[in-house]
Amino acid sequence: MKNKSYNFFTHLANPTKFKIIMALKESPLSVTEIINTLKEEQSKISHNLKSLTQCHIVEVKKQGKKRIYELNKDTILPMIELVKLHARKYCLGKCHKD
Amino acid sequence: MKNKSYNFFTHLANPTKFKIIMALKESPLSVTEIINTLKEEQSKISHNLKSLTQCHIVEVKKQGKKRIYELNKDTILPMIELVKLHARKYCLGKCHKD
DNA sequence: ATCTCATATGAAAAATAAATCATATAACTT
DNA sequence: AAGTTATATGATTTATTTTTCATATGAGAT
Repeated sequence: MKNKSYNFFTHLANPTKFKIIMALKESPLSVTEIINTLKEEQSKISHNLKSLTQCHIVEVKKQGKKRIYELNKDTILPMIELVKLHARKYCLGKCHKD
Repeated sequence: MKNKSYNFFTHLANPTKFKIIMALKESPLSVTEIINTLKEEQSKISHNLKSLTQCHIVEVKKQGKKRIYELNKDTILPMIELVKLHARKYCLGKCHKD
């Protein structure tokens, strides 16, 4: 294997990270807003945001004591659309894991 | 979350499955050929092929006692291209997990 | 029918990833 | 500078995935 492209997918393969991505698809959000939207624990969200940021799936900007997270729509949005297409065409709306 | 799209990505997020996909990118292969190409254990490959098949990332056809696995290029190929693009643009060729 | 080759399967073990909990840091407020 | 809000971090626990190993099945050859 040339590169570790599969690492990239570990983010999208995770329910929590995926939910975060879906939330940020609508608009940029602060950590607190993400927590409230998803009703998940603070440190859980922070940990997940960290790895998403490191892989440039999301980007952060500081705003006072808040941190606003924004989706990298350029590549992530088409990616999500592609799975939807795959699911529609080949999995009749859902794709089973096992 | 409406659908379980993230399940789809679990396949691409796995090094063994990813290697299989990369091998099948070139041409359809029998299980034995995949084993020889990747130098991996038989049952390991079989298990991995099973879930890839169930998610329609690959398709099988029987040929005597062999089973030929083929990549579903329609959706998987563009998917791989998108990660490459992402890596080039945002990760300088590689995308770290942590 | 038996043998061999090709592949699949199930259960247990091993590896990996994710969540949790306690605590730390950073910036603003008073 | 002490308090408070917002977020991050590290270590441990917990959960999930993957591999392994032994065995089963299926198809063609003898």
